[in-house]
Amino acid sequence: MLPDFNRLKVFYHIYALNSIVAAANRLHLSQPAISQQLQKLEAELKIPLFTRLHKKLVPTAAGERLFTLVEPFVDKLQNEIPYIRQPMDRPSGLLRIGAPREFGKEYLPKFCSSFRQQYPDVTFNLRFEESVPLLDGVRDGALDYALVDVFLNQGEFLDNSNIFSVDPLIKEELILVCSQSYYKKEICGDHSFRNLVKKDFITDDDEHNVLIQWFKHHFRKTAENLNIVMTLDSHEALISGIKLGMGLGVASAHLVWQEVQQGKVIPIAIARENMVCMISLVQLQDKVPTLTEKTFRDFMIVGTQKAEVLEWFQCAVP
Amino acid sequence: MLPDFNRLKVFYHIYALNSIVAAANRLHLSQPAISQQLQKLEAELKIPLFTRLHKKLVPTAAGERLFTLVEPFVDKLQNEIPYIRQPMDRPSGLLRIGAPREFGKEYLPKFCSSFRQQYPDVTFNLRFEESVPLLDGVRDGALDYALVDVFLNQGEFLDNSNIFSVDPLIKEELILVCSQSYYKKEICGDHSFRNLVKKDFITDDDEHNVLIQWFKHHFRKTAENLNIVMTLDSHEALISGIKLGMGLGVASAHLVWQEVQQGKVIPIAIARENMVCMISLVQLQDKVPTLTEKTFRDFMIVGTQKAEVLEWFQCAVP
DNA sequence: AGTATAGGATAAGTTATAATTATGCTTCCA
DNA sequence: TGGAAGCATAATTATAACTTATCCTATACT
Repeated sequence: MLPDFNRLKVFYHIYALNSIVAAANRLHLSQPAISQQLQKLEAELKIPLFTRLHKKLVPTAAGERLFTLVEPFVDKLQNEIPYIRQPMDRPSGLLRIGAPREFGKEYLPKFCSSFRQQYPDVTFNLRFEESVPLLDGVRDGALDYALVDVFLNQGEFLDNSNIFSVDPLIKEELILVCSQSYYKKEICGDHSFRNLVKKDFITDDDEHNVLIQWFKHHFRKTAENLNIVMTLDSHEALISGIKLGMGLGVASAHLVWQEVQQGKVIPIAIARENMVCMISLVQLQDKVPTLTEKTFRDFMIVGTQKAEVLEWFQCAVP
Repeated sequence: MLPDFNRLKVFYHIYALNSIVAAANRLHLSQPAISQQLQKLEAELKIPLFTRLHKKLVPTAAGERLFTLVEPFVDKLQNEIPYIRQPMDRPSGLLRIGAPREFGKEYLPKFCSSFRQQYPDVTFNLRFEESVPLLDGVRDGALDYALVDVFLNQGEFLDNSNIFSVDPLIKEELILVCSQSYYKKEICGDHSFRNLVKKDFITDDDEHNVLIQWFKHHFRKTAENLNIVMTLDSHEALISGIKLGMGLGVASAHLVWQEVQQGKVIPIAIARENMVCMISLVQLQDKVPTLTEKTFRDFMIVGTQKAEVLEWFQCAVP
């Protein structure tokens, strides 16, 4: 059973000054107050901490042992408390980042490695999942940041956006594609709304928001009751499913760029400009960011604007 | 300015359990009590320690920093407090011993060295002075033990004996001596009280208690107004003074044993048995002795009864 | 969509504790 | 011998800790 902690503070001063009167003066209290607190501490611990001589206190063995426990703590606290409000002067500690699998595997380690070259005291804990569990992680405080797709007309895809703060990083084009064989068999150049809504679709999004957004963007109509023939748990798997000819799906342009050029995957081109979303850095809005978090965020915002990084995401898709 | 220490304890439990309700349960208090104490701590420190989410607390940077300060202390205290009343299981630490110069130089280091072979964690701080300042040191708590001469009829020489506890160690004979030249000139075989009280005396005792005791012991009379021609500050110097023929003095028999045998120093032999005092180990009575102190005391009591040690102090003085 | 639950915050009131003033005791010093 | 100083103790006052009651709100469940 732990003793009263404030009495430990009183004990520290008595021991350090070897005087109840001196301790009382230092603590701006009366001598009897200090005398009584010491006695109560001794009663709690059931052992004398000092032998009382005339005008003199001699620590007992128990008193000495207690002081060895208390002194380091009080000294350290006195040194550190004045600085508790100050941010650390250099980024350090652990950052927990979540990202989608493909972004996580391909690009995020590069960013983290660069960041650590500047700030070697920072370590990372990375987690690659889809957006929804990542956002849950941020909301629950299990992640510091998540990288997720956010549509320009916010509020539709990112639920509960009022609890997150969002920093757009990278623009990403989303295109409707299918395999060459599926196109020849099912599309045949007919890119009309009426033809497309009757086809099979695959998605990596439980509520197939991306598909709905795509139709809204390109046709200004809501596509109801799309025939979702498959829901997958990752964008990677989605692209595989598309390539296998299982149906139409909305994919990130840069992720299928090679296959488009090889003609294995066919984009469904519409006159309007392609739909765009931003890969964004999401953080809990109400949480006061640490220096480390702030520095990482700034690093990512700057880092993703570099020409070589932008190249990764830019393709001349019609 | 240090915060309220009991609030640091509350903070520790909240942080460890990441819950105000759970901390309240653990501390057997109500939830509002804990909530309010945390708020008061944050007010003291002028910084939030947690970001409040619904049913969730996320530590701020300041909260994390404070926990790194508090956690080691609380953990250590919880581990150690149950044992605060237990003596240490092995003698260790510093012992501060005072002894008279000659005993200190010749014998005490031998004892300490032996003791340290058994208990290597014990260190010594030795101080060689006369009895009075040594007793002051014990009384003031500056010394743990003092080795001083104590007469068998206690209470006369050892002032304030009710505050000291005394362990007699070694019997020591005290004899009245003078130089051979002084004996031939002044004594001439006349060892009567009347002759002796008229002579010159030297002493290492400010109140010349030893001389008074010697006359009391041998003649059953109080020797008043002895002619003290010199007061010295050590027994060593006293013996030197005696050898120089400055007068009579009471000396420890074993310290002048060689000179007696050489005939340089002459003992004033009286029919009665020689006066005896005990070299005793003196400690503050009201102070609870540590294990180390107790062990040293037992060691000295046993060690001074050994045949080889007794030899140092035994001489066939008439 | 409505209800129940759970966790943190807040207010008001009660209880317990901390701190004060006054005094006593005792040793030491001038 | 009287005064000073330091620790202890008792009675009283002031303050803080803690409780009960209630509110707010997000989440989960039906």
